[in-house]
Amino acid sequence: MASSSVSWSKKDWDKTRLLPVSFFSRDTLEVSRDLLGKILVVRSEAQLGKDDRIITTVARIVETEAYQGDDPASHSARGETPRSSVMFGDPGVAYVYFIYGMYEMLNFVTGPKGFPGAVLIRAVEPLSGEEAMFQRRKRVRSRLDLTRGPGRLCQAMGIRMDHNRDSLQGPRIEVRKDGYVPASISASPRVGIRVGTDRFWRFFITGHPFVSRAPQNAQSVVWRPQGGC
DNA sequence: GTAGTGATTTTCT
DNA sequence: GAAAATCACTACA
Repeated sequence: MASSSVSWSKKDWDKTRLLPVSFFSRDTLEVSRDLLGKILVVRSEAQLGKDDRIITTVARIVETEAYQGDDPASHSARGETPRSSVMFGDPGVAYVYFIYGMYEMLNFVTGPKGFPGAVLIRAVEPLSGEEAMFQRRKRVRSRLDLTRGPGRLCQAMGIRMDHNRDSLQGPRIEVRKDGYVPASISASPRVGIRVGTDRFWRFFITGHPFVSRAPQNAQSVVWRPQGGC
């Protein structure tokens, strides 16, 4: 089963490599699955009182959802609008939007330019910068509650509307890979939507403790990576 | 452990 | 004006 034990050091960082734009310019569903196990790096102001130093947080992606094209649950379903236009543009950039009056959501734009697609990052496991995550998340006591959920991980890593349209090649946001490949990946309907629930476009590392909710539908295991990605 | 509800603002109809 | 790719808090079992 997936492990949550973590020891992260400079040595581990040196083993990582930046994912190129070509990783994101592929089919949205493939990118969504291939992002599981990859590493998210965010450099953002501490946002702790008067402390505005830039802090780097690092986390491993364990849960994603795909949104694309005329899928009714996607922001692209009703055509290009000021908010959704970033989905129609270049792949390999961040799409950050604000919802419920409180929460930011982090997405990666995917697919060829002109085709609207994005992957929502729903949950990550902290690898580095955990102290800052606890401070940003204030009331949270449990490590699991730091980054289990799309709103939570944005709070923990300091992601705000300001990051919308940022390149995923850095300097503020990077997606990197190390040798890690999930042992097993599951799929289920997406969370928190009223339409498009027939599509199993939510992907997560099977059994990983940081996955945001227990999978409701049991028909889960659909895909096992061959490695190398 | 589960269920219900309020918070709060952007976006689009 | 209503809904929204959510979360934290409260009540209760």
